[in-house]
This record gives sequence, structure tokens and C-alpha cells, in this order.
Amino acid sequence: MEDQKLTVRAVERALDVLLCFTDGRMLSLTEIAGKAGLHKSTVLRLLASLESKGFVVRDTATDKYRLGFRIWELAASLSGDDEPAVLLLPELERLRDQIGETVSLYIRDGLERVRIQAVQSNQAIRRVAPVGARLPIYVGASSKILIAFEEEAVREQLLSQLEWPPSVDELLFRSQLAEIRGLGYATSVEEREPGAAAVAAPIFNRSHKLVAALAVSGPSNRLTTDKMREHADLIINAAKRMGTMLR
Amino acid sequence: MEDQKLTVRAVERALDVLLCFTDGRMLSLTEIAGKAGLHKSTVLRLLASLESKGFVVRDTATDKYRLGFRIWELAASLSGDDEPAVLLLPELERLRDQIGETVSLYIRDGLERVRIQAVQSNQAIRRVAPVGARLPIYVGASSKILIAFEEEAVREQLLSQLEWPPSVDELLFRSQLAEIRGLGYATSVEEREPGAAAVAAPIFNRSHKLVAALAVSGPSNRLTTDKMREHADLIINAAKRMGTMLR
DNA sequence: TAACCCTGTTTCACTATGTGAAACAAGAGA
DNA sequence: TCTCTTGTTTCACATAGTGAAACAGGGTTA
Repeated sequence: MEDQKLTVRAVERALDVLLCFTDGRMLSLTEIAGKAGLHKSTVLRLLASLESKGFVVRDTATDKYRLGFRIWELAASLSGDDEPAVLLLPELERLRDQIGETVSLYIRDGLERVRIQAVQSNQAIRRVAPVGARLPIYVGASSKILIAFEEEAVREQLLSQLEWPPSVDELLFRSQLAEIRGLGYATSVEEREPGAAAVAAPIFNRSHKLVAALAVSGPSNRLTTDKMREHADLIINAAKRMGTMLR
Repeated sequence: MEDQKLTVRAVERALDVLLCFTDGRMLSLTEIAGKAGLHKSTVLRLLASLESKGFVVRDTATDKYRLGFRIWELAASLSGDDEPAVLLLPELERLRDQIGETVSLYIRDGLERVRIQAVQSNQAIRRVAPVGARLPIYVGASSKILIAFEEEAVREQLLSQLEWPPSVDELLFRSQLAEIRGLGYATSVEEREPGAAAVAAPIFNRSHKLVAALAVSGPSNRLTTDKMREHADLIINAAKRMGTMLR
């Protein structure tokens, strides 16, 4: 009564039911009801509807449910050949809203990285990240990601091509890369821009090929080392999810 | 009031909305409302629900909708390593109901083919196809499919291994195979069993590898050459769809 | 500028629609 | 046999979803 309903409860419940299947297991009616926190009757009707449209099939032998072929039909028609830049925009916005800092997307172009997309934090003090900017590849969180998670052959070639500035020690850098591969994310504090810090994670496409780095950046006093570590999982997962959208 | 509702209207409508996106295009609210035959208001609420769960994203620039990442999440967890035999069962049943004849699934095992799944027609006179039956590979519609669409190297090896019975002319057989590759389906009339006819099409998995043959078989007076030609497209498409379910 | 389209969005009264408790049926163990 | 489970059906209730209509805003057109 207070606020208008702009959403349909039954539909959201049905989608929740669908999402119960994300682990790939087959589920019985009561399992689903438990997982989704809904009544058996309700779930039964929702499943009947899902089944009638082929989103779910029930194994006639065990009476358990499984995702149906319709999912493939839809997945097949997912616009996967779009540029990541536009395709991932909604995801970037979501992450920005969750963390409240500027979020950028980088791809590697030779020995440079290019910011192909960015959504700005809306805090007063924020990292301003112009799209299209080209930056060197040997410094910054996303740079390290774009090298660390590249296939070994490419990585070695890149490292051999880099002209190491006096400030960078190659061995130290290599050990950093190994550490980053272990952690799954990279951070940088005032590496390139004074007062700026960043966390980045790799985005792999569905063929498990590194395609981009997802970075969250902000002022280093707000984006402290602790905060970055805290956000790391969120960012890694967002990057994973984005990867599933790219072919 | 007559018969009980065992299904949820709002959910089915929402799924219909999702299915509007099968062609991969982006759609505006009114386009969707038109396609689905629903009210704008209704579609708006359904879309809001779909969007809140990530099944659909709206492009902030154009206000058009597109399928969301959740579809991939689900597709990724689709049980693709299941045996085709159980996975495709619902599809086989659907095809059986469409055509009204017995539908079988064959895989090749060396120089034999094995019927790994079948759903029987429910007509009085029908082809009875026991699951597990092993049949020779040089005769019958599915046999020809299982040879014709195999990769060339394998195909040649098979042809060289076959001991040609006097009734079969190798050159004629080879030209038949070429014709079948062109048509995309194969037929057989009383080749193996007197009074029986069959149409078959190849099932390729998502890696475009031949995995099985889908066959519709029945009495040759009901499943005439004309009828088989008429059903060919249906069968070919069913086989394609089944293929998308297999990895 | 104003008049007209189109969009997408909000409001609102109505009742059809979806809901969950409870009763039921049918196996599977013990 | 009895007792837990399943999945399924029934049913009374009011909530939750509906669609007509009005609204807001952005483009075109004249």
C-alpha cells in the first residue's frame, strides 16, 4: 500500500526457482521449496509453468527437475559478439553502485592498455577515468592483471619487450605477477597517479581467454589496502560474471 | 472454474516475454508487448521483474531490452555431460507426439549402431524399437547418417572395413552418402525390416561433432516417401535443437 | 511555437488470480 | 504393519496482478 508494486512477485519467485539450478544439480520439489523458501504448492505451480515453456524438465523416473533446453535456445541467441564495452556497461554500473568507486575496463593493445569503458563514481572526490585513455602496461593494477593472466608464451614475450624503467626491478615484478596469479586480483597504490589506488581482476571469456581487466579505482585514502582486500571477492566475481557474457 | 489451474499465468507470460528475445535482437517495450500480445503495463512489470533478477538488461541509452547474463549462468550449469539418452528424452517425446511415429536415437559403435533411446508411437500399428538393440551399420537410414556425416578420415576407414554383402554395391552406396550429406537427412524403405521405413538426421554436439542419429520409423505404407520428405525438415530441426543440448 | 505523434511510466478500481494450510495419495524404509 | 517421506489436490480467502486510462517527455512535423 505504501509504495507501488512495480514488479511481479510470482515471476520473481519463478526466477528464484530457476536460479536454484545454478549448481547444475537436479533438484526435487521439496529441495527447491526449501532452497527458495517457498511453499511446496507454490513451487509445484511455478515448476509446472516453467516446464510448460521448456525452461525446466522433470526426469520422469526420479521426479527430479533439471534445467531445460530453452535455456540453450536463449543462451544461443545472447548477443555475444557485441563489444564488451557496451555489453558490460550495465554490469559496470552495478559494481560501481555496490562499491561506490569508479569502475573501468581495460584491454591490452601491445605494450599499452586502453580504457575501453568506465563508469564514474558519484562521490565528490573521485577517480575520473576518461574512456579511450592509453596507459603504459608496466604500471597499475590492471596492467599487472593484463600481463599476469596472459598465456605464458605471450607473457614472456611481453616481459622481454618491456623497456624496464630504472624504478622497476624485473625480478620483483615477476614475483609480483606470480603472487597476483595466486590471489586472482591485483592492487596498486599511487603507482601511476599520486593519491590514487586501484584493485583489478581478470575477465576471461567463455573460451577461457583473457580479454580484459576490470578495475575499481579511487583516492588512496578511501580505497585503503584493507578496503581493497575487502572488495576483492566482489570484483573477482563480477569479472567472472562478465566473462560469461563474452565469447 | 472448470478445470483447476495448475500453472501460474504471470510466470508463463514472463517466460513468453523472455522467448521474444530468441532472435537475438534488442527489443523495446512496445515491440515486446506486441510480440507477446500483452499490455504495455503488464510487460513493463514483467520486465522489471526479469531485470531485477538479471535475466534481462535494459540498455540505458536506447531503453531497449536484451537478454541478461543470468542466462549464461544458467546455461553454464546446464547438465551437459549427462548421457544424451536421458537428456534428450523429452525432446524425443515431443517429436513423437508431433509426427505420431516411433522415434529412436542411435550412436555408432564400431561397425554397429546401437539404439540408445527410443519412444514408441502409440498407434496400433507401429514400429517397436527396443532400446539397446545393436544393428549393422551398412543398412538403414540411421546407419547411412552415422557414416555420411562422420569426418572424412573416419568415414573412409569405416568404408574400407565394411564387408560388402553381395546385395550392396560400394559405389552406389558412396554416391548415396554424398546425396545424403547434401540433403541433410536420409531415408530407408524396407532396407532392413520388411514393411518398415525410416527417416534419420544427424545430431551434432556443440563442438560440431557427430554424436548420434535421430530416426523416425514406422510402417512403410504410412511412412511413405512423400510423408518422409514432408517430415524431413521437422526432424532435421529437432536434431539440431538436440545437438545444442550436448557438449 | 504549437500541434501532433510516438515512446515509457504512473495511477487506480476491480476481481480474477495466486496463495498456503491442510488434507490426500502413494511409496520407501524400518 | 506402521511411520516417515515424498508429490498432488482441494479450497476459502484476500492479496496480488491486471488493463484502461491518464500522464510525462522527446521527437517530428507543420
